[in-house]
Amino acid sequence: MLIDYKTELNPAQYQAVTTTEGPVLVIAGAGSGKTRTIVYRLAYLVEQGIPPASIVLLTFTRKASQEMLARAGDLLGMGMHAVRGGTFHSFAFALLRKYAHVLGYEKGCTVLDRADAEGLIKQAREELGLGKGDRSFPKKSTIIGLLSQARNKELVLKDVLRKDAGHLGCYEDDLERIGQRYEDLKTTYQVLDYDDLLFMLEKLLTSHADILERERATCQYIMVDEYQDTNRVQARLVRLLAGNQGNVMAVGDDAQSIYAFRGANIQNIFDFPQVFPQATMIKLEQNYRSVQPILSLTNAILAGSREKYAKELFSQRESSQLPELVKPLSDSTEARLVVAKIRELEQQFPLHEIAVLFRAGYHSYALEVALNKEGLRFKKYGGITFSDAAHIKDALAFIKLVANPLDLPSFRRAFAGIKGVGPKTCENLFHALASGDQPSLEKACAKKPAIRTVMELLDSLRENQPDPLSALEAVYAYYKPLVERTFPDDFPRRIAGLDELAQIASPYNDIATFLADLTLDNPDQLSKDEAEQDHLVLSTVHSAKGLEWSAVILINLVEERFPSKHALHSDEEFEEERRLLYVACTRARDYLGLFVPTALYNRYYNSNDPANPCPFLQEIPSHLITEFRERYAGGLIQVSGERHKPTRPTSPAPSSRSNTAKAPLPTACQHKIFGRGTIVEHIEPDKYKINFPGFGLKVIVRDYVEIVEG
DNA sequence: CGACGCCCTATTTTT
DNA sequence: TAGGGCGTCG
Repeated sequence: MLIDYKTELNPAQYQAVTTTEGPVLVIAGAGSGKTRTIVYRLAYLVEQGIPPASIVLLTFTRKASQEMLARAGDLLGMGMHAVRGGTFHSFAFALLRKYAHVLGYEKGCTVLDRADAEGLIKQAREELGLGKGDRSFPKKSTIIGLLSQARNKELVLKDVLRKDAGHLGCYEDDLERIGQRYEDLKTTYQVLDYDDLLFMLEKLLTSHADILERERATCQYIMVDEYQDTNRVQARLVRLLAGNQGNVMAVGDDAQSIYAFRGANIQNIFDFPQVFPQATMIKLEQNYRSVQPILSLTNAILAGSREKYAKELFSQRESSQLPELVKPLSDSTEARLVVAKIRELEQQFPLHEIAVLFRAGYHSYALEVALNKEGLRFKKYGGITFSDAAHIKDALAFIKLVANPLDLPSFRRAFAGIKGVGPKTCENLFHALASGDQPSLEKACAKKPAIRTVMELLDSLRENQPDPLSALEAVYAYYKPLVERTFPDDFPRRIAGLDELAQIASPYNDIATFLADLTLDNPDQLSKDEAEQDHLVLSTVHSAKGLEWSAVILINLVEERFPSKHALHSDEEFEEERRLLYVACTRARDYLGLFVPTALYNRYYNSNDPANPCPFLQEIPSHLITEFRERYAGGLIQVSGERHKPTRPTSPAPSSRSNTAKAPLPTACQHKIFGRGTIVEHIEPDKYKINFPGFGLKVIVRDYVEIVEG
């Protein structure tokens, strides 16, 4: 035996690794060595003689599975390429391509990314003549979001609107029709959106018993990471592939479920023991990442939630430094203070070990400006990404047309680069080509000779079926000069981006795989091994999932930003914001800084309006955090923490157990005026200190509130 | 038909 | 702040 599992893993991890037969549910707290467990389990399976080709590893991003496979390969001293790994979506698309002949996609089909799907929504709306001149008609990105949500949650559009977008209720019929048309367009152009991949696979497997049998035989050991963020189809697919007795391990943490907005169903992880009745349940509770003061704080955040699989996270990493709560005067001064804090942290940690996290992409704009002014290098994740950039999409459009000549969205991109050719011309051209209307084609080519050039380029690509790299080179010969013309101010950057794309393409042998990987797993996902480059990381909390840094700063922790204002009206969404904050804070190993601006700048009135601090922070006992406020004269003043109370022990109990899981407080309650709130403290004999979202902390007499049991 | 410019608005998170 | 609606000119 190569690896001494017993000494390298703790007992719970060891059990998870060695329980290979039958269903297993692993509840893995934040930082509890979940990745390590999966890596060792992969190695263990292979050591037991399981052929790698019969193992499936489904993860949230492809990077995650690649890293795990690489690490398992290192342990064993052999490659693990034969293991099927990736996202549900890429796994599904691979199977759909394998059985394309059964599905009637012999001519090829391609996957729509978000922008392409929006294009088809726009087309559907225009064709139906809906919302003309109506400025408050939902925009295409909103529409595609709603339609996708309905499919992912498996609800009818009406219910999605009522729950999440009540103000759009009057457009229900229009949206319904647009959705219908959108489905038709996808069929016509032989394209699939993200949601189709999952549902089509389910349909394929349920309607072809022979295919199901064959695939089950090759999926003998299934591991699913981030199970709390799977949606309903994904759970059904797991069950389908595993069979009732199957060897399936689901790994997840209900406290970290943050994708409900796209259909993730937290119920999946609760139902696992019922769906697989013989399931073994294992909890990983020792945290190896964070120092105890950070963990005490995150435990306090979670104390107010109703976690089903209660965990008691504890750490052996002691520290005398408490997390910091910094209150800048406003969000405009916040950026400056954050920069100063980063300068300070830089003395202690390398720049790439520092991250700034926020709720929404645009929350970092002010900070980005300040960082640029300061000359601090940073990389942002979760905003506009490499593969969203126009020039990258343009270049890929040509390649996509090789895989699927009917892909109209790509067709549009490819031809719209020609000067004087817009949406209408593209449309006509496409229809002329599709219906073999030679005279119209000739006329168009005579008018714009460049049309012929592009058609010939595409034809030669389809004739020769080159590998992705050669195909891109042929495209670049035409497209690069065009980039210089259309982006005069920043074409060198874009050309460099195209070269990077060629780099990505070079290892691939066939176009279909290259395209699938690119649209289903974006290449600029954050990964741990990017640490080499010395830059600060800015990221949305969602994009930071699964990652960790020595120092983490959270900004804009005020109500309506974090939690998002969309989440304030519903209990479920509000609780998801809590988990999101929990995920954010648990990314930190040694330093955690929470920035709460006291006021928000209002451009419209050119004034600063007072803001409510993030309600979850109000619930945190003050001895767990050191608080600073910004002085008018600049700089910070410490207003709480050990300096003022030197007698208080600096870290919670010396015992390694967390000390937050004892009291039944806080509990949710309901107040006639303030609505739903969380009880923070019982003030003897008959009062409660209660935190009401939107109103802040209040002391209320017991008789005036109604206790709501979780 | 397409390019360009002006103005208004509504602003989450992503495979 | 950017995307989209709308008007104007080529």
